[in-house]
Amino acid sequence: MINAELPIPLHIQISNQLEKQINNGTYREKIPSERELMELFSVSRTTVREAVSKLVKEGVLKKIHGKGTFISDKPPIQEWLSSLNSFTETVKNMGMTAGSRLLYAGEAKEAHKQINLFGENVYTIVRLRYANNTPVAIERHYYPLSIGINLQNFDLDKATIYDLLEQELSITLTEAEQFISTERVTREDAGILEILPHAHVLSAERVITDQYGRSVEWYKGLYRPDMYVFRVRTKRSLL
Amino acid sequence: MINAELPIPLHIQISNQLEKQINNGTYREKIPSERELMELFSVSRTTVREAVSKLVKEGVLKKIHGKGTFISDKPPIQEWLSSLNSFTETVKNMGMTAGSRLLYAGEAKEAHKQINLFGENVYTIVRLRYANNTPVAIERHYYPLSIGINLQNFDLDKATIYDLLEQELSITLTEAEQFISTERVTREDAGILEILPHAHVLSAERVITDQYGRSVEWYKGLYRPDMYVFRVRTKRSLL
DNA sequence: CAGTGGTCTAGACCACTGG
DNA sequence: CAGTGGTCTAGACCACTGG
Repeated sequence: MINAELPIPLHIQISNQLEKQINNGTYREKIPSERELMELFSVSRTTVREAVSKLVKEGVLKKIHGKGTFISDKPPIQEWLSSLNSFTETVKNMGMTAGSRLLYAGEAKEAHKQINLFGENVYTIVRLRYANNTPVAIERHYYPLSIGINLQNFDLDKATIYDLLEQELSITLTEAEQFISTERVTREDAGILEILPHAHVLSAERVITDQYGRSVEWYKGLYRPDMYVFRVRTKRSLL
Repeated sequence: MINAELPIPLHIQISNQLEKQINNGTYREKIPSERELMELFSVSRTTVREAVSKLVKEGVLKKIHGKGTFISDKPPIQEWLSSLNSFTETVKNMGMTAGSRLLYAGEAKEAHKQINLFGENVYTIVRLRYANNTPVAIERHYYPLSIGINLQNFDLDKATIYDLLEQELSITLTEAEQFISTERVTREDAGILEILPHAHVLSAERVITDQYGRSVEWYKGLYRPDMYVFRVRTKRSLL
């Protein structure tokens, strides 16, 4: 329950608790009203509203004036396309636990497209990504062999590769061009993602360049559409 | 200045005013503290904080505990609805001819989700979009009836609706939030798009709001993945 | 009409930053 | 230390939804 003695703010404790209750089915379509939550947690309405708006911001809940606060049926993980976020960051931002399983790491002999792009041999890393122990995405990263060799020394099962590139290898990632589409998965990938054979997934393909305009990474991710959507916010400046 | 008599909430008025002052250089690196803003606008701290957090959420401002609230270095410059919105422009940029066929325009009786969002009856426009005479997308626009009635007078078969809204109806579109995913089409939509029944398409769903935070449009587009992909260019801000 | 979220006030104490 | 944002209380009135 909620504990005012803990150093964790009440509204964070409440929003975590609500999220758990939504995930385990305590609340289905709708959560209790703000006044009811005040009673339940013995806090003020401000605190309740702060907890709820965190979940609204994350896309978990949706308020309707005069009716109540409802659980949204959107896929639980939403990636913001306005910034270069890693899978790990994205999943953590949604309040879930990010996991990873290394499927392959080594030279990629048949990656002609990537060999062409980099102008040298290619090192590839393939990982299955989890959110709260559910498989969500297969990510295939391709690097020039000269970079890939240096990545080998790290624990690729857990690492955030972009952190390794930037902090350990001193490569500054500056730009990415990304293409988003949908495709049918191979039978093999379907098995790994625990979805039906020939199901469709969201795909994101991108090339990342460093500050000198050199191609550093070629990436392709396949995402389960029931678990992951891309989210873009555009804004026109006033004036 | 701020006017409590207006039907626009104070925190919205304040956040608009702050944004203008940031854009015209009244504030450079830093905005006044929350206590100072209380004085300036004669409102409570809650109201100030609500106004400020809207701008933080949008990436305009950044708070640092114990130091103050700072203007973000590079306001994310995002091309307004360029690749996202104007289908016509996107297709023309690819060197193809954009076309359009009006499938339906009129009141939408069953659009419960949209009626809920707008709080009034709903007008809908459905168009099939072509590139070089190949059907590429079905776009469904939903508007509050009060706006939709005014759209009726124009040639919806050809018009760029966003131009009509802004130039003819004087509505200022300021924000859009878009979700990109994939789904299976209905048999009917498959026929219209000239693809196999139950094929998968790319989908984009968005809500556009005006300067007062009112929802102006609810949109859903279904795109043939063999003809259309989403392309996003991201730059990492160099902290 | 009772119930909902939306807005707002006027306080209070805490945790953090810098001189 | 004075000043900052972070958290929280206990109220109030409004606007909207549905029966």
